[in-house]
Amino acid sequence: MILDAALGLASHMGLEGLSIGALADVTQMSKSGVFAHFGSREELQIAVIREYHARFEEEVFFPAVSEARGLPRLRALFDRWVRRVSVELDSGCIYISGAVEFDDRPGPVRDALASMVLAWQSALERAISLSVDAGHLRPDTDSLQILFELHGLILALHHDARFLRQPGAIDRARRGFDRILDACLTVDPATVSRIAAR
Amino acid sequence: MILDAALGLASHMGLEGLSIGALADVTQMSKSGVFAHFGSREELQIAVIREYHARFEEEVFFPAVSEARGLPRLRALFDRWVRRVSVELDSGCIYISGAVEFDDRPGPVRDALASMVLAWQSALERAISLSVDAGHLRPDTDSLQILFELHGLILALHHDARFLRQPGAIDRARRGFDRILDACLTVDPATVSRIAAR
DNA sequence: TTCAAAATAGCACGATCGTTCGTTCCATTT
DNA sequence: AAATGGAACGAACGATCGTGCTATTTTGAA
Repeated sequence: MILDAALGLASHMGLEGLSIGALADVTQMSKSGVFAHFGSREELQIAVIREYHARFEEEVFFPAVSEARGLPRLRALFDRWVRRVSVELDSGCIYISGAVEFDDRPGPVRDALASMVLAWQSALERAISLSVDAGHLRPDTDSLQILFELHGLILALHHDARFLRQPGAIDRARRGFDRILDACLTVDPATVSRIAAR
Repeated sequence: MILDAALGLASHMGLEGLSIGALADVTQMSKSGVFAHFGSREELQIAVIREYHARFEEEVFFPAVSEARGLPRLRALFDRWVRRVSVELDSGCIYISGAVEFDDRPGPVRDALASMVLAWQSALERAISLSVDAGHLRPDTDSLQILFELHGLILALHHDARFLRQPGAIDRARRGFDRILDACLTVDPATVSRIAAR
């Protein structure tokens, strides 16, 4: 229950804005009662990151890996990623806000955050590579470049939708996804029909 | 001199992390001496944003508008933008960090930040539209979509280079730029030769 | 040289921060 | 019935925060 409230607070104020006093207010507990569960503010922040990671896996990663290998799975991953970032329009993505807050603040919090982000990125990169292996994308596809550009779309979506409050950012992200992958699609008709035949 | 120090501080700790006490330490002044120049912390933050905007214009916008209208100017804008974000590898882009910090914190600071960002985005959109008018890009080019994707490249660059400390992010951003615009280039040979003839 | 204005310093305030300590309460186990 | 353990509490700590006030110093023009 405390972690749930902490996640909500951190989503709005950022990991740095998350204070034990405010958390105590929200949970109707005493500061020391909250504090005892974590031992330090840093540990609280790390616990929040871990909890966010668990939920992110639950909502984005796990449901998508049940899709067929290759483009379907990649599309599902991106689609759920988009939804996660845009559903959080009033709750904020901790991966994104945390990256900005801790980009030149070394320490355990930054390390925890970075390891989670890297895990997610490598999972995505694997999905892209699998799309190449499956013949959906051209063999000379630079999967790390695709990853970089897809990530950019999500960051731009987060920026425009959340900070600038511009409607239509979701569509722009989706269209960006299509444009990026269209350029890498296998043009070999045999391959296309082989995929379609499945 | 105070503003210069404030900019340096805000680049590292963010606009929220910028405190008058720390600013007094850096400038070797008393807290009240610093404080008197701005009247409030909010005004200090806004002054920092304005100063950052002025320098951004000076280093990115003004030099680029002396380039020829169309693709050359657009490329110059993006190139200087990339350099600004990556040169700031140990100083942070206030537009980006501020957007995350104030994305759900209404007030004058957010308004000031948003107006500067919007001004820059519309300047960039104008450069894209001019590339269409000049015949460098296809007439059906969605300039706002291009703007969205270029912005994403910058954000991904900032994330990977600054937070993840990954080398090569600059190249990825540049290659993304080429890929995005290549898809919009006019393929009409007459147009191409007309451009080349200038 | 004088004098008003601006800049800076000193000091104190209420608030909030993370953290520590001792205590109380309650459930579980001995 | 006694002992143990965990959870929460209230109070207090030193520090820092932004922000007022009031001197004092510095500056620039008359």
